[in-house]
Amino acid sequence: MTFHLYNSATRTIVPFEPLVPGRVSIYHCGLTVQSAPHLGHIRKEVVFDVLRRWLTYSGYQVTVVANVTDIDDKILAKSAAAGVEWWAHAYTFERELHAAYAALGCLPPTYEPRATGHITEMLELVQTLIERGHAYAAADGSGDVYFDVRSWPAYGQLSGQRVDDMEPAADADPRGKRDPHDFALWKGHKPSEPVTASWPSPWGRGRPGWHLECSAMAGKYLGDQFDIHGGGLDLRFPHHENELAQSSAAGQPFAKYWMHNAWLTAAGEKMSKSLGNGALVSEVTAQYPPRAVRFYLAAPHYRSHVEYSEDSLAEATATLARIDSFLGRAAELGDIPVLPVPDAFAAAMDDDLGTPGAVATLFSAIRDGNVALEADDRETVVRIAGEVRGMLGVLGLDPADPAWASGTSASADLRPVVDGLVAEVLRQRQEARGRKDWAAADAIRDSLAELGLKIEDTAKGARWTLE
RNA sequence: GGUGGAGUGGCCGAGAGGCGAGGCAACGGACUGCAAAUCCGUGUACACGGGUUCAAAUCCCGUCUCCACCUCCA
Repeated sequence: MTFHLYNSATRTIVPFEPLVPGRVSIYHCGLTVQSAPHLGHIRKEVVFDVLRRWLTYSGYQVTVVANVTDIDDKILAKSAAAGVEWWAHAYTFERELHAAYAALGCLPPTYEPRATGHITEMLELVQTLIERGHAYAAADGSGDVYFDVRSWPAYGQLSGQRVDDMEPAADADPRGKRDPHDFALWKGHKPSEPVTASWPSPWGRGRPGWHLECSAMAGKYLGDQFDIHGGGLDLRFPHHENELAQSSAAGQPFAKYWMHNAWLTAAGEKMSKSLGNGALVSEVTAQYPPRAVRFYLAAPHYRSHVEYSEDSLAEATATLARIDSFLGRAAELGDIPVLPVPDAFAAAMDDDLGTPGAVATLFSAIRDGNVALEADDRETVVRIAGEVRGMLGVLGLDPADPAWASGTSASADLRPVVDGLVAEVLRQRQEARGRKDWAAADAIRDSLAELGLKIEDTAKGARWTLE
């Protein structure tokens, strides 16, 4: 079976056929670095990270482009309010975004272009659209340039809407637009905004509109046509619709497939910056193991809305412990290789990134592995553990991945010391048990538990793990 | 007004006409000095009302509730 995906442009699941055999090009809209990323933002990163890992595992050479929007209305407003330069504000939150990627084990994009670094490409695109009769400079002398939606009959194709059915006068202030639904390609510089936030253009100084950025950068790094364009469902309209209109009106076929992830909800409502109900990635990962957070985000289907709650994260933490407990015990039997994933796992992933089914396969493997562990069937344990590592790797959850390396080299140096100390204490406990002094044995176990060491008695003696 | 999505057992979360995905929690059992971990077992779930069918959570009709997009939003 080959990879199938839900193309949200046609609302059907279709076989994936890359433009160039063996290669996949993906563009997904990065963030506007106006504030710290919350869990909803990072869900998209996790979704597309899993997609990328699966396609890579499937043998494709994958190129991922995710932009950074480092200039926009909110960045200007917030930086002005904070009394810092707009670019200082943008860089601050770009770093936070990168920290969030890293915290959740998301591979960095192949290319991560900043909008402000591609003004030239954007101006060229605007020029092309004007020449083709799909864009015009505003008549009010504002220096704005708008896309003429009435000149492009296909406008609305991506989101299944007709311009005539859209809410009229959504934009109360027409500002020199021919139609209220026309959107800004280029925004003329306003005296209230810093001059540094504007660039020269044939229409006067100004800055790019949000939609234009993605079209220009996708074209530059992936060409006139590429395989998959992704992003959050809320970007489908207007952002992606506008991108599609711009690029196709400029003569570029643009994305072959569109993939949109659903959002994270909190108390039933979409987590968003404007509602202020977003749980920041930095806060959540301080409270729960980052791998558990990633598991929580990666396990549900990407097109399902996922309800956020602290209970869910606690549950994911417990679930992950079950996985790690198996791998930990298996590792005591020898080195665990990374093996190919079971067929059922591959089939689930090939079916529109069916992570729920894939995770179910993972757990049935773990059950089988635990049975083999009880039976002392070393060969089977190592094989299954290897498959489990393979599956976890695709999901970006392999505990051996350096992304999850915790602690410093200093604590790594301390590991043998701790091992030795705990072994000594456990020896004393074993002596107590030998003379059936259960009170003393339990007291030792309790005091170790207080230090965060979990003791389990097995047929081969006590083993310990860090809580 | 237009466009779309959702309502599943204590909870999370799959599935989309026919043997109850999976996880968390709970309960019973095995193992254990006791635990822990693990395994085995235990649930008469599909918003509501009709209908189609041998068979409906799944299809059809109607109703209710919730969410989202059409303005910046992953």
